[in-house]
Amino acid sequence: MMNLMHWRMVVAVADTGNITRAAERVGMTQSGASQALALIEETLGVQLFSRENRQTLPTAIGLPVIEQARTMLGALENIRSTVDAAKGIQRGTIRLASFPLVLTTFLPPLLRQFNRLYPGIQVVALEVSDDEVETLLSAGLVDVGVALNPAPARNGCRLGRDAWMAVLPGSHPLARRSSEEGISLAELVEQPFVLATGGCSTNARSLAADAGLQLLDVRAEVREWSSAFTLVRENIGVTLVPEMTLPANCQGLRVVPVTPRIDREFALVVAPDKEPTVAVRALLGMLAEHPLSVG
Amino acid sequence: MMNLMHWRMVVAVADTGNITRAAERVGMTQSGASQALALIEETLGVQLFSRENRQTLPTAIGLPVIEQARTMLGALENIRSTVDAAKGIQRGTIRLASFPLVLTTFLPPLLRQFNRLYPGIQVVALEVSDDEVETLLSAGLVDVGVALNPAPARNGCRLGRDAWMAVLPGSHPLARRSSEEGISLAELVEQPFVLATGGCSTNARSLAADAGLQLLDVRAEVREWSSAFTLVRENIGVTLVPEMTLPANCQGLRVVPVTPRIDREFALVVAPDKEPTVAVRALLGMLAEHPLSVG
DNA sequence: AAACTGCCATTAGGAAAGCTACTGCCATGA
DNA sequence: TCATGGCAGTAGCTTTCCTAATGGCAGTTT
Repeated sequence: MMNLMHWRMVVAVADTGNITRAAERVGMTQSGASQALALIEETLGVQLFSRENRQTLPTAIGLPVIEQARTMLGALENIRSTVDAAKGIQRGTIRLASFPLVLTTFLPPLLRQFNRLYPGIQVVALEVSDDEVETLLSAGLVDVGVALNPAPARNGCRLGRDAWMAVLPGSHPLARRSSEEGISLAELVEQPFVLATGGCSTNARSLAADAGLQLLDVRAEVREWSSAFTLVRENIGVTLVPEMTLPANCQGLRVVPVTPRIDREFALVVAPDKEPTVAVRALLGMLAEHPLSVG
Repeated sequence: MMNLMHWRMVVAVADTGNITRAAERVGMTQSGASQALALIEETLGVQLFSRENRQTLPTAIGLPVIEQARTMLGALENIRSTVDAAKGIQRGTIRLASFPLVLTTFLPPLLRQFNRLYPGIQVVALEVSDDEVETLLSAGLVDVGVALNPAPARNGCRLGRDAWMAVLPGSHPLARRSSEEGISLAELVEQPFVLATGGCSTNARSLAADAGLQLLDVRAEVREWSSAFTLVRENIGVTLVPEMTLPANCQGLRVVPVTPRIDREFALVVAPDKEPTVAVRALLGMLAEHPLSVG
């Protein structure tokens, strides 16, 4: 009953109408075949075949049983073929370039899930600054990279987004602004400013430049976002940071969105002119099916 | 791979996400479960589950495989239930009443086929004269009987038909009649006649009476059809017999259909007021699905 | 830290399943 | 009557496979 080989026998007998020939079809002795059949019939408590003089033909009960046996064996065949087809993505390596923030926020759950689904594929993550990603991609030094605001037609898959937020000391006059109102970039650049870059080329200064403005009163320029928050708390000035960098504890800080809203869109992208490997396709496919809940 | 118990393990692990619990669900040791899983994965050459810290979750390849495993087990379940449902018609007895001609022509292939499909059901055939069938049926002494020209609404299943044929010596004047023209009953009853009954109450004499005629010149009256043919060959007279009784060798005889054609319709019928048993339903069902090629 | 817990892999040993080789039986056909 | 084709039954052996016991690993609790 629990041995698929026996069911293969059942089907073979149904096909050939002959236990002996069925036996050699599945590579067994006639004796073994006879026993297998008898065992199944005994376990079911039902006669599946009637042994005629020259032929062994299915009984009325045998007919539907044989059909089900066929589906069982068919499913096994399906397993074999899907596995054979999928063996290509069993092993492999993906080199991934990302800048720090995304590497520590979006990527961990993603890579964890990916590693669960494709345990044989190793993902090597490179931490680089955001403007290096494209260089590494086109040089073929990495297979996939995290891009900021990629072209819509770009080959890849969306990771998530976050918005730039103004961070002010609680006592700052602009701190009364509601989240709905927001603070415009033009207002912000006039304030005493703590410039934080997070090591990214896209930062408050470049955003201002994009809008045709400039920071008028930079009181400090730091690399670590966390340093900026401390300085803002100390009333050195205001700052402008991506939402995701905000600390869990915003005590003493007022966070107001910039208006009009300025978003950063993250995506996993591949080199534009290269065919991605099976492994990379698996990664992008997984991301497309199960978008991250973050962002 | 060929052990369904192992596939049950695979599904159980997929369901519980835990080898240990899966093991106890299918009634095994954790060790056995682990080995079974490992064996399948090794045989397929593919990892189906990734052993996380707390959970054992399917890989990307594992997911479709598990689905197929489910259909395998589902098919096995179907086998179990169809067999359970069909066990009622495994054993049983059918008492069948038939008159000789049908018993030796229509019934043998039918019963042979039935015995192949339902080896456990014993068919006891009673040979009786045609007018006894209904008596036995309503007395409950038989389960099913062969009826001649049954009412259309009668519960049962058609067996076949044959036509009454005039049989003449080759030298007889009417022997020139083509098969298309035929011979009318009125013409026939005027000839010197060999009356054959085959033990049936429906015979040439009763047919003539039904048509408001009578046999005018009966030269012999025999029970066996074969006797009648011999007498016709000897030029004693003509006769009227069912088509099916004709011998294989019609040398010296001319066989012409009666016009208008008179048919006998055979059917397997059950007692009108009783619910047929499962076994009888099986017999009628088989007959309905595979009508006999005869007639 | 250290002990604990939940979960899995591994090993050895033994029981049972299952296959093979062989024999015998039965029906059919030459 | 013998030869043939087809199946069932038996003994014995191989292989599979399950259990029991042990150890390792990663969190968790004390």
